[in-house]
Amino acid sequence: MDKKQLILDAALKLFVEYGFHNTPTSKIAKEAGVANGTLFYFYPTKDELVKALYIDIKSRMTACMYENIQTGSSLRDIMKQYYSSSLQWTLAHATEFRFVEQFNTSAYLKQIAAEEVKKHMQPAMDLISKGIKDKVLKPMDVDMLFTLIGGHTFGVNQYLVSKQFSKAKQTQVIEETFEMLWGMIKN
Amino acid sequence: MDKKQLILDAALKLFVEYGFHNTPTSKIAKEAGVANGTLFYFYPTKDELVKALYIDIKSRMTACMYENIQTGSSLRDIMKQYYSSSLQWTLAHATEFRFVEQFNTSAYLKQIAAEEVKKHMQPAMDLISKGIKDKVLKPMDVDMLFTLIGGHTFGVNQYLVSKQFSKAKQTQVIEETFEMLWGMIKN
DNA sequence: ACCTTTACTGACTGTTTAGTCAGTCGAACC
DNA sequence: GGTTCGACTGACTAAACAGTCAGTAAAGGT
Repeated sequence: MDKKQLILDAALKLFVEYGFHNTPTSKIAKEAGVANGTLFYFYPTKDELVKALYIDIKSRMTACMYENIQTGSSLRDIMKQYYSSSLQWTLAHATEFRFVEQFNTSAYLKQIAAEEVKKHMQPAMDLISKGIKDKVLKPMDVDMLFTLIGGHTFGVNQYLVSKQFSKAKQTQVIEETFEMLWGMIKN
Repeated sequence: MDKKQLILDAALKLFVEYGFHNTPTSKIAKEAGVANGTLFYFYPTKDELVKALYIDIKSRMTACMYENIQTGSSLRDIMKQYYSSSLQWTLAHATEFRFVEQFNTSAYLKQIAAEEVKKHMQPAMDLISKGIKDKVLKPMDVDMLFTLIGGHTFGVNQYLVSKQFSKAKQTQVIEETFEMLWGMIKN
């Protein structure tokens, strides 16, 4: 067993359940089944652990999403694939999602280079830029379209997480809401 | 000076800057210009303080929003007023908004009765229900429409906060995005 | 004049917690 | 068979922190 990963897993579980504070490093170590010192052997401070967990989750999410994208389709279809797979990912990784959510609103975010955050959004930004330039999407500020799409996705995600739908119903909701979104942003 | 309020003000400022943890009660008291014990005289625990702050902000927000709503208009106009005044409020109270955001994703929320949270959403929910029943809005699950609208508003808000627009430009963005939202949800 | 209550103080304490460190253990290289 | 090295341990400590408490001071009642 990779103890480094076991610590991340335990931290994720406990952070989501109790929050960053209220989760002593000692409990994380115990949950992971390693000694207290081992945690600090791999992650010099608690903050470093939190940041490492964030980066780990983000990159696993990105990797997983890109697997499912087949380029060469129309912009509409590529966007739909992005939309769908990001929602599918959060549904399959609810705990991870809740951690990222908590992380984003905390003061930790400032400590991560803005670069690290941007890296994950860049492809989506490029896609939107292209859509506007090709007049497939409404002519507006790229950032604004991006946040509009982001907000929509965020809302639908919260909805799906709060309800306990079957796989089929989930897919249906995703289809339906994408049509609504597309109707709003297409030129 | 009302020391009870001074403590809330100080707590708000420090919580947003450093987060709940990393903000010792001693610093809050110092910032508020009161003795350490005074804080615990008014708020028996730190958790109680956090909850009191949340309720204080929420009710001030609700009060402020309802002032600006004139009933009797069409459903579309009422929704636009809600939309506009909630965005205006968060723009004018960025710190408060960031606190609420942080609070919502933390474990504290669970401690507040779900009732307290619902109380503030109820009027908006009712409005949407009515809109669906009257066939002014698309026939879909109320909760889903609600989260769609919420997500949209959340996104636009983030956009407005991140940019430093003039009052006029802000109003223009609000108008524009409402039209997009309305186009998406109207029947 | 005396009592009661309420707002407020700040020094103090018990506990919790992040982080340390001296040392164990097995593997791998010489 | 000895030496080095990286992974790992867990008892320990210094600091920080939430919450206490004995007491003050002023207002208001009787």
